[in-house]
Amino acid sequence: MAKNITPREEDYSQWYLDVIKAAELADYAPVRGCMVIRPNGYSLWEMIQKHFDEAFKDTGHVNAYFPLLIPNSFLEKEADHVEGFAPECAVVTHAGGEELEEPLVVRPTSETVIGHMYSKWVQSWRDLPVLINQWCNVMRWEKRSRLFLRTSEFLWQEGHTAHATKEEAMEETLKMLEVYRKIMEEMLALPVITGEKSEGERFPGADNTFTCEAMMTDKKALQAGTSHFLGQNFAKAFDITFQSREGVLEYAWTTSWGVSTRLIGAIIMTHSDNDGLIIPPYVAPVKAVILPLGADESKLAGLYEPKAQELAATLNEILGKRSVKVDTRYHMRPADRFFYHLQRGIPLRIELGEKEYSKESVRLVRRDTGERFDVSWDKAPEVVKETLDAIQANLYRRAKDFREANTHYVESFDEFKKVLEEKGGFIKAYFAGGKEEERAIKEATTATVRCFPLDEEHTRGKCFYTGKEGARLAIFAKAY
RNA sequence: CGGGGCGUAGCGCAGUCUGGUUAGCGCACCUGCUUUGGGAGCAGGGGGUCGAAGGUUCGAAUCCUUUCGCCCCGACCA
Repeated sequence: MAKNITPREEDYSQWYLDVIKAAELADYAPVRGCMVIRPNGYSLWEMIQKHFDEAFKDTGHVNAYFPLLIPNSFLEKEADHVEGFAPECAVVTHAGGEELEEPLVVRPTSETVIGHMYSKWVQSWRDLPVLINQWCNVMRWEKRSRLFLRTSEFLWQEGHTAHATKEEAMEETLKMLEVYRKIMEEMLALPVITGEKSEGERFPGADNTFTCEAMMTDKKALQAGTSHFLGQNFAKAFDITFQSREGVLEYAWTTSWGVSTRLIGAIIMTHSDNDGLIIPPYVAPVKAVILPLGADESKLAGLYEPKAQELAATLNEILGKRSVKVDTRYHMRPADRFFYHLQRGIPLRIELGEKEYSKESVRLVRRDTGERFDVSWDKAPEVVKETLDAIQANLYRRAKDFREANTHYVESFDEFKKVLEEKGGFIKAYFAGGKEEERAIKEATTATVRCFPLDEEHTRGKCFYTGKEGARLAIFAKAY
């Protein structure tokens, strides 16, 4: 048992922080609410980025970069947007030793600057669609921060697209939601429920927001990514107009969608255990580490290590450059080296000592299950790959089973409160309420509507709260 | 912004109430020896002026005033 990690059952949020610390993912910065993403955390982010970036490009998007600073007046052009974001904006009032004529806002999101630029770039229906993404940092001065889940500054990706028709924009919104789902599930091993946000949970300025909701191992919900259908709100605010085929001047239809470093928090709270971090193999910067073991230095240097290097080279060809490392820190005792990699979440440990060498084998130890078994040198590359696939599949399956075991259906508010208190987790219920009812439920229970799942889009029933017929199926939960 | 906790060595803390020798302890770190397949043992060693400013006093980590910051819990949010 790890001696530097608070057990999850004892104090979940302390456990979370301990895991981050032990794995050296991040550290507190000198500025309140800000974090330093350390190499272990950043390389994980790079892996996540890589998968999403590929998918964005595969769906026809291109990357660009817009500035960090936004004129204050831009924020004010869209009423809901300013209302939603103004309270959490950091504002630059001085520069170059002088007070600025107009304060500059550090972007909390870039719809406004991008809208401004799109209005210059879009003239004709031939200029559409515009499909741009940017990887950047944003700043939201939240009252309360939590490493990776909510920091004043965070890294993310924001896609911003403009289209000629409403249908096409809606199609884009849902397409990107699906891209998110696919990568979260297949690469990050995060089972998510995709759905539509309720009125009260929408992005400020959007007509409609769609989300990927995941369940953490404390049974709370985490919004892992969102895709917004912005209608013509920003097009009207920023005058993004184009002349149609028919020669009529029309407003464009826009979308925006984002995932952030919060996904690292999701990975931690979905897969890790009391020994520390567990990284799904497909996003693990280091997928396996080979440890030459033994007290005999001449054998280490002369036999085990060369064999380990040779195996690493073969594996790197199959799994991708730098995905397998050889740990040659012989000044550390084996147990210390085991724990080192255990806490950093390396999916697979490969041991090569005297016992293995004499049998021309290596020992594999899975991070997810602790299971260990030997495999011969000639079979090792194949088996390592298979095992990594198996770990990936197991992490996903485990998380999904957990979510399903902790999802309950209710038909009345009394039942809702009872289930929430006694069991927690996700609650499925037909719901026909609006903003007012959402708020009342939240005040009474702290649970919120996470989404109306898309795969239940056509089911209808009697609202558990208002009793109205024809209500949509919703998922409620306490959320991060 | 409300509630709670806390700033003393890299980290975690004791010492503060009841001012008084060179400010301690554990982990980490450095050196050596012995160990080495799930967090080693012994020996030696380096490192802090006690968040900051002001005050009281012969004397302040300790008392007083002011101030800055951080963490946790809540309301707000990716």
